[in-house]
Amino acid sequence: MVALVDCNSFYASCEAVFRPDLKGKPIVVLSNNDGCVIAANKEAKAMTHIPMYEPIFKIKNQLLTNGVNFFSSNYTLYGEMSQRVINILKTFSPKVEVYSIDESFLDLSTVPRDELEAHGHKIKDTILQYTGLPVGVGIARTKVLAKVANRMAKKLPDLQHVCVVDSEQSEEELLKWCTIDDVWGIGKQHAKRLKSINVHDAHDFTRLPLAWVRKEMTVVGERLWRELNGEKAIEMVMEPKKKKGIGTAKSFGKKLTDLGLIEEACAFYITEVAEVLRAQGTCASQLTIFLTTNYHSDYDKQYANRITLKLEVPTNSTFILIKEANKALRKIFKLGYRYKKVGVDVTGIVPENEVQGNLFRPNLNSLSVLSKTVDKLNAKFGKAKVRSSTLGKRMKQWELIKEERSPRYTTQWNELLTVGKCKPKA
DNA sequence: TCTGGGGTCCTAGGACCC
DNA sequence: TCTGGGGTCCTAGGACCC
Repeated sequence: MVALVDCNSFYASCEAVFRPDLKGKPIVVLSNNDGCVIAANKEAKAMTHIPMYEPIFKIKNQLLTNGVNFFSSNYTLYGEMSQRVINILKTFSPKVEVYSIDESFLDLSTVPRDELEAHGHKIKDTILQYTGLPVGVGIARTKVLAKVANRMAKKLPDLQHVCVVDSEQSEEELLKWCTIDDVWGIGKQHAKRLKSINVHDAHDFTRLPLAWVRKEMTVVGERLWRELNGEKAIEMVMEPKKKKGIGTAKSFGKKLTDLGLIEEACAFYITEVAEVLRAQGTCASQLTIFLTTNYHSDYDKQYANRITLKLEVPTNSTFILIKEANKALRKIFKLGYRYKKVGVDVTGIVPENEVQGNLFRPNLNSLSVLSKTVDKLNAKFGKAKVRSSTLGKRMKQWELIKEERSPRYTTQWNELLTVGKCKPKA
């Protein structure tokens, strides 16, 4: 049997942990740049219909009149809380697959059948006690079934957030309960298609001929079909895979027209990406830069372009990557537009120790020593304390807007929660 | 005025190899 | 008349996930 453990309204719940004064009150968390709503706790969902991913300016008044509390995204906090949950999960199963920041699969094949439910409750209660975060647990024969069971655990109050599906009969009930758009792996397009041929719930889907599913939904659909029919088709993945591409692209706090500022932002993102490359001991052989105006805007002239270049020798040096990025950026930058976003992506990722130099460009070890030293200094003294001069000092002119960010309670000494004073200010 | 960011996997088709 | 067969690698586009 497999369990899926999922934190409820994860980001909103993380904020609530450190603000006991907000217990029982509606909370929403906003995307980068405070652009739209990406998480809402059950109180916020209950009091008013909050469309997820709606731009906040359209619904701000509605939320304010309902007394909803806003937070900007605080990924430092969420990442660290996530790690705490994972550490606890690892005490409940030797095989844990971390699927996302707030979801993990657990292999429960060693737990006796009649103890599954108690085990599920133990997991839930322990996480709540140790971290303050509420979770739901779904347990079933396959990952996809566990995912559906988890959904049911959340939706049916009687289940107390733990749903075990361990008989043919309960599996059939589960499948009939789950509408087709709620199946993991079936998105908008497939759901529309399936409904048009009268497939409305997961049970209908399992009754389709496999050949049809394979033909129309590729091998991905086939795996889903098998898993929903109780056959294991998606393995647990314990080791986090090395990334195939690393990218970062963030909207500017305000529109930019000046190449210099865009270069700064770009260099900043390169710095982040290169740090990830070095942290996992890899180099990139290709670099993509893209630039775009605000495609939502009706007044602005629109322009978007991207360029990919091969690096002569794969590298993870911030300095080389910035130099190349600037060359690339100059090729696609055009004067006269109000730019919204610049992004960088590195691909063709190879292990650092397999990089081959060539006759004219030997592998530049000295630069990698320099980069690693910079990493160490920044780890100690703070992000971007030592940096390429390209980054300049004008961050304020392009950096993300995060007006409502909560303190980084768990990672910064000067932002620790003060007991007895429940409203710390960042 | 204001609309997120970071990923994965699969397939088809083209270019190329022996 | 009749023009092979078995591969790899790369890219773009589609669909999906949190």
